Amino acid sequence: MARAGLSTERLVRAGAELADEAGFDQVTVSALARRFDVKVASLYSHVKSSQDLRTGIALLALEEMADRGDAALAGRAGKDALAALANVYRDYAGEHPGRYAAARLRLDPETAAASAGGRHARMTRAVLRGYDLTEPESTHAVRLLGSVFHGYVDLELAGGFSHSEPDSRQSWARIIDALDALLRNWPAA
Amino acid sequence: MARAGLSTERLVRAGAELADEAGFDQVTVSALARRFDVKVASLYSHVKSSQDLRTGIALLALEEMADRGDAALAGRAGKDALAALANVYRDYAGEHPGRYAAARLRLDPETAAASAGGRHARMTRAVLRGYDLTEPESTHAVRLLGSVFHGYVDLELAGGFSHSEPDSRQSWARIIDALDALLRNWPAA
DNA sequence: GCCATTTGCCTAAAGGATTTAGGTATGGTC
DNA sequence: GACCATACCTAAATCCTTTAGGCAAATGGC
Repeated sequence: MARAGLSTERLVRAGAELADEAGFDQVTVSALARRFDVKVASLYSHVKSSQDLRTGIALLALEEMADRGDAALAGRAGKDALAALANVYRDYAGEHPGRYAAARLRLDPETAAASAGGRHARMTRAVLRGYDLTEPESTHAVRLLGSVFHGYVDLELAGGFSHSEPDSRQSWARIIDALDALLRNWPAA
Repeated sequence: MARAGLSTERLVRAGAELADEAGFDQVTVSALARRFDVKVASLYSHVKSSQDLRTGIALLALEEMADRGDAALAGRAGKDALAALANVYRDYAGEHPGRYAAARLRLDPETAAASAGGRHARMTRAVLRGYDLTEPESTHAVRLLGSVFHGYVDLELAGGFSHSEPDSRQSWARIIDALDALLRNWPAA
């Protein structure tokens, strides 16, 4: 019988595709086995557990978003950089909703430390370099930006802004305007 | 044999407690049956499905948060109201992490329409009455506030801000300051 | 208080997911 | 061509979901 050529890498990648197509909660070892036309137990040589598979997808998504972020920030500064980074998250979530949902998975501390999470924090800090903030206000601003990006994308993905005026794209643009204005006029502590 | 006195109401409530104690993804019809010391199938007279149970918990959480929001906003305006509403969400999530996670569940459109979701939008609009915004900017601001509240609480719950300086409470306070400043100086379109 | 009806909880059973243990066959290497 | 590692298999235990059908307890009319 011919072999399917499985590997952790391929399983995680296929899991990510499945997540985007059917939703992250449909990502299951069984479904993946069906997709490869292979018996379920066979996957357990490549993946420790169902949770391990999902974690792999989360790490992949974080990695991919960080790559996009680096590319988007190259050569940009100020509001231009802010908008570019913001759009990385929104676009990625739009194109890969399952992966994006995976990235929101709660990782245990050591996995999180080994993830691309740090790159994301660094990217946001890079954006803030175009504004005039000093510690600890800069960290507060990092957290604000992270909250807005994540919160907006999440609400939009959940359908919160659909089918109601004004268009979500307009709100997004105006929110970026607003954040830019806020960062340029950050209130005194 | 004595009856356990189950009802949809009690099941949802117990499910909410279970969610807070063990995590929303641990909320299962089986676990709930164990908690009531009753056979699993018995619950299906009160609850249509596992998903139905989870939806019930989500609706309960939305309801409870809206109640707290109404109470918090009574007699407040401006930044005072802004901070009060913001804290409703953060405090609720801190006290009831499982319920809060449930509230993030994606509801189908008609369930969402019948939920307390509308009350939440109205509360945020009420806060904005203390600032000088007109449509469509007001809607953009509603979406911004929703994003920040949800995004921050979610990241904090996921452990994003723990064990790192400055304290999350300080960031939260400064973010509210910043939002207040932003709403008072909303950039021109 | 008695009977009928409703309803609450039961047993039984089927289906699907997870996970482990141990077996067979395949592909590369000497 | 034999050997070895390993890719994939069968088998089996455990758990969760869900439906079907049954018995017993509560409820209400008389």
